[in-house]
Amino acid sequence: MITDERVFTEGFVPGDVVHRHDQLGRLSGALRPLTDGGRPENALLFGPTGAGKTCAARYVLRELGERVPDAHVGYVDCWADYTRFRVLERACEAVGRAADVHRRSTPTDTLAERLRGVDAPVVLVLDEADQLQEPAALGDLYRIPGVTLVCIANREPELFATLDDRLASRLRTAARVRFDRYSTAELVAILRDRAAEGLEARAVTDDHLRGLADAAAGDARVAIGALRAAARSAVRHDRERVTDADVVEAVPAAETLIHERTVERLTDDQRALYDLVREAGEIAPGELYERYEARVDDPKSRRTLRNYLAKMAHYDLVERDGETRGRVYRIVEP
DNA sequence: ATTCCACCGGAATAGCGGGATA
DNA sequence: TATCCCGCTATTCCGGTGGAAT
Repeated sequence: MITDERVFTEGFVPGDVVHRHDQLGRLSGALRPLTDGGRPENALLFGPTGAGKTCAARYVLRELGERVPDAHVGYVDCWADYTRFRVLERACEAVGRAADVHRRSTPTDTLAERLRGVDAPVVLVLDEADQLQEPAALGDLYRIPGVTLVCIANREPELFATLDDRLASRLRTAARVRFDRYSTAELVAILRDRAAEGLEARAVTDDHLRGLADAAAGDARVAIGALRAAARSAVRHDRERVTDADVVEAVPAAETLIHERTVERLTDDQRALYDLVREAGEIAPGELYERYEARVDDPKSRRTLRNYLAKMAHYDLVERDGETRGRVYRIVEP
């Protein structure tokens, strides 16, 4: 049934990106001067999750790598690597100058110096750029000659809000590329390609793909995850074809899987906090802090709990309603 | 209307862990 | 081996905010 798992993973970049021709053209147009030694434009990619931003960026990066072999290309997920040090470390990896970098002994400033010494052009994709805890990292990279940035974020104002005025005004001249949610028909086309590459022939019908695409509400990540979930469900039941029942279950199954993976990544203290919110369903901050302090030995400070809760809210594990005194924390059901 | 105060979140600071250096 | 150094996490401090109490 499933012939190639990789086709359904997050980082997979298909050989042919469908329904994103405008965006691909704009992005590769901004970078085109690299092919003849010219000066490329920085680029900003905006759009909701699952709209193909990361996929488009990776596709163009790969293409560029083939067309301009001496250029260095790199990809940074700023959600995972959110400090100046980590971002610059990734950039050094992209240019092959990170072999001896060590967390505890290489000062951040020397990483920037290393990049400065690179002659060949460097293109860096900074995914989830608005999630950087130290947005100064963007400025560090921007100031290095020969480095071109492709910043990805959900919404433009949120990205610019994190930047200092000088950098913000400079980046306003960058090429902007907007991504909208996919239509159901577009998602079906995407799923058809993935099914052709990753599943046995006739494992899934067009009607099934349409059902998955419809339930995914324009989000390609959900749609592709659901296709995999449907295929796995069929495998589990020892069938060679996906059935209607597999499809109905698939979207919630994919969402539950993402949710569980996220919960697993929490530390013990974060998990205790999360469990308390889930047990209560909805809870006021003061009450939550007290219960937490009663439950664990050696509790973290309240300020730290607020950081945890902010993190969990971002992961969509909890929801926050209201400001200051009126605030409540609520569990998010997958 | 005014005061109160629970709570938020930014900024500065401290402590930890562990590679580098001598 | 002892000391230095540096990124990272947690803590401390605190000004700001808006709902509740007076």
